[in-house]
Amino acid sequence: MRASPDDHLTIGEIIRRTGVPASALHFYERKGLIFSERGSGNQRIFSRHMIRRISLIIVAKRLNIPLSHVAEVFTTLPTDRAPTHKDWQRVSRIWKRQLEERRRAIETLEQELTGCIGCGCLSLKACLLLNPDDALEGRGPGPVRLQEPNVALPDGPSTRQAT
Amino acid sequence: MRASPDDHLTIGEIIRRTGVPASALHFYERKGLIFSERGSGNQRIFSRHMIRRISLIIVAKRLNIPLSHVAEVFTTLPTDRAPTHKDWQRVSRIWKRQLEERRRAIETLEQELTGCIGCGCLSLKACLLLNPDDALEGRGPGPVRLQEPNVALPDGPSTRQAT
DNA sequence: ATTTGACCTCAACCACAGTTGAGCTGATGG
DNA sequence: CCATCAGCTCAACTGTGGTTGAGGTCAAAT
Repeated sequence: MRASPDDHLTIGEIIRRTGVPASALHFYERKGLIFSERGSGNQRIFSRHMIRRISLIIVAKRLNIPLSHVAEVFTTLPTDRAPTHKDWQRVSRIWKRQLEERRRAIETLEQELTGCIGCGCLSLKACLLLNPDDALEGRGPGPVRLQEPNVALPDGPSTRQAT
Repeated sequence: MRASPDDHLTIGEIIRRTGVPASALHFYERKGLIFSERGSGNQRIFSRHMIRRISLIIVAKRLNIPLSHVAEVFTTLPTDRAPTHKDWQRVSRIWKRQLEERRRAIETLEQELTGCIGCGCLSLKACLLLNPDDALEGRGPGPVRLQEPNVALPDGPSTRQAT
């Protein structure tokens, strides 16, 4: 185990401390989420405070926040030192709002679905579930074109990753 | 506009009635979610009740239900006629439960995040957000391997796992 | 001297849910 | 007679979040 000065960590040490595999760290670096200097043999040398960024990424993953958004908020973070407590509060409040939005979207869907269970019509003209934006006002009679809008609601964790 | 008997629809008619583009319909067919016979010129000919299946797919998309799961529940649906109201109720109740699960997962995250905003430690040893399964009981001191639900040794050889 | 361990790069691949385009057939209309 | 439309197939591509493997380098240990 090669010893590094306390604020210069090899990728191996980062892996041991964070549990994030090298492939993912490489990937994050390519995406600009983290960065490193290089040592004599071209090895990555990470600043100690990079661990904080990686922690943020881990949290974002748990919250199902896409890395593109993480990259966005990372542009508002200091690059030369660890994010402060204030930084963390700012970011986490943004993420909390996103969770709230997602929860509300799900609640809305739950209500619609509950209403539709009894009905069961799945009418292409009238069903709320099939016509999210109730955009069928003022379109003449006849079949209605569906799913135009670009409502993208990020979903919760459950349905994937059957490890 | 070629007229079809009332219960045999061309893909163009399906598109007009459902709004689902041909590429998606082809895709669903490849996945076994829908099926068709073929006409003289190899065109798809859909049964009228196939529209119901497509409606189900549209609903599942809104609910962020993966197609693989839709395929699963479709195996329990009749192939020779439209799903009955009872079928719809059964399926939609399953989906409702999935929404509930997702909502609860988000609520849990919201609570953890709220707790962590004030704290802001993001400690690799103690933070709830970083250690979802609070699996750090009974470990010795020192850095803790993260995001591995059941396999974790603080100082063992590096364990590799695919998520 | 050689073998191991740690690290590097780059390319290819996974699932998901399709889209896009090329190149084809077959029926219809002017 | 030819254009155009509706449809077909198949291959390649999109974006997200990485993983896997091949092949190379460097330093330490045997």
